[in-house]
Amino acid sequence: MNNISKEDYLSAIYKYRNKDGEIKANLIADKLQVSKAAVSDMLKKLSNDGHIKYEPYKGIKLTGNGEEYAKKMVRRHRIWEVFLHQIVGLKWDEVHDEAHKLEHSTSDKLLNKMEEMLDFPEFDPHGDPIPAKDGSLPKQKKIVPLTILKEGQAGKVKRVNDFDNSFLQYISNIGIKLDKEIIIKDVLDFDRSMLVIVEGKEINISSTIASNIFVELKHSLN
Amino acid sequence: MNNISKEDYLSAIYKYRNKDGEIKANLIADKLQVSKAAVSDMLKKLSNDGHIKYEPYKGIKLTGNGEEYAKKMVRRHRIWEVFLHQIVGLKWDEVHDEAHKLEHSTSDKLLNKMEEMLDFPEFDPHGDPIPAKDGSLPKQKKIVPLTILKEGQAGKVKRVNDFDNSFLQYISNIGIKLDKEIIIKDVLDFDRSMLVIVEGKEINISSTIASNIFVELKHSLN
DNA sequence: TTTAATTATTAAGTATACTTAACTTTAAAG
DNA sequence: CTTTAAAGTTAAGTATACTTAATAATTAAA
Repeated sequence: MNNISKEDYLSAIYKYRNKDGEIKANLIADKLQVSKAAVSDMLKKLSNDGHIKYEPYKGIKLTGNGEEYAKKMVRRHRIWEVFLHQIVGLKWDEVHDEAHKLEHSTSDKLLNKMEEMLDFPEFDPHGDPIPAKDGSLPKQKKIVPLTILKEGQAGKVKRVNDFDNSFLQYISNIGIKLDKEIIIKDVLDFDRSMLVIVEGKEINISSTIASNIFVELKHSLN
Repeated sequence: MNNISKEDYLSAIYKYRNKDGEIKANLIADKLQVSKAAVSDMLKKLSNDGHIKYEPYKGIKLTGNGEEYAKKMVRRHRIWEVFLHQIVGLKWDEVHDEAHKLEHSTSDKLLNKMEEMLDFPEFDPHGDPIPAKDGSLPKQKKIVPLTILKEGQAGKVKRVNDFDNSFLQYISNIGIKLDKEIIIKDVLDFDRSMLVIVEGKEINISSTIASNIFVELKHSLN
């Protein structure tokens, strides 16, 4: 039996649900690029399978079972990303799409072997946490979007959003990668764009760019 | 669009057709473990797509186009096998099933990167030739099934059939692997089983086992 | 609080890839 | 050369996962 679609829906719910663990059907349709009707259909099936708690027109939430399954898929995805980045040498803007295709066709045995090879990585190449075999997540320091920072503050890049490859390409071109330090030199009033220092170079980044970069805050420099 | 089934049919036709390039529908059904009706259905589709030349009740042959497509799939499969064997460290009886799942979800970019990493391998872990990017096949010395050999003759293992994992496990347990020398000490008349020497040890192998091992013939020892 | 906009569901239909059962064609055996 | 077995096809039906169009429920705005 082919579970690709179900797995994609569960992953999307896990990834895009809000802090209360809920998600709107609309958002799923948008993220998976399918019609709302398709989402409605699938939600019924996932509900019958016991993967989600769902009543028409009401909220959508993962059950314990669904949470477990979704985490397993996220784990597959992110271990593949690390593998493709570190072992095969793909760039961080290339790994998401490849991993997405491979994750549905990976046995537990192969996955565990890859994980061992990589020495049990805790984060993927974009800084997203990798659930362990037992479902546990690594401890993570508090991170904030770069937009929060004020003039004079500095942060260390700990995570970047991975849904747009051109964004990833762009920021790596200007020298931003995980664990790089970013110093805020100025925040322009009129469009909230930021003048930042990365690797000693001054660069202006839009607030949209900044909002997709997450840093661990350092103590203020002034 | 999902081409997994079509790709499997084309690979099977490529792999199991006879020397004239023809194959029976029955054999496809058997190898893919589907009904003959399913095969009939699919043959019509593959014919419409221009991948095979096919008239009901007549022979089945790949077209130039189908040959190219099938070779591409075989290439994917075998490069994955080498990768899983050499890089990930899976045993030769484990790689076929994993590769089969992954081959449908592999971009050209990823495949070429893996191939480069492996330094353009010419044969998979079972000794099957890997089509190059341009479709060309490596030069191969003449190989014969072990059953052909007579008492006193010796051969170097160059290929083994990969359709049964327990067979692969068995022969590697008794020390047979690619490039190993096998010396025929005796062929028993009553069941055609063979007494052979591998790594200095004497072992009796059935003629069925022997028929799935292919060797490059060495000059007779007597 | 009624209306309008948003969000979600149902209904009807499509495509793919299977199944079993019945039937047809071809090849092989007497 | 006819009968029978093997091989292949057709027909009818199933499951999955989509689509568009119409409809219903919910939420937000006037």
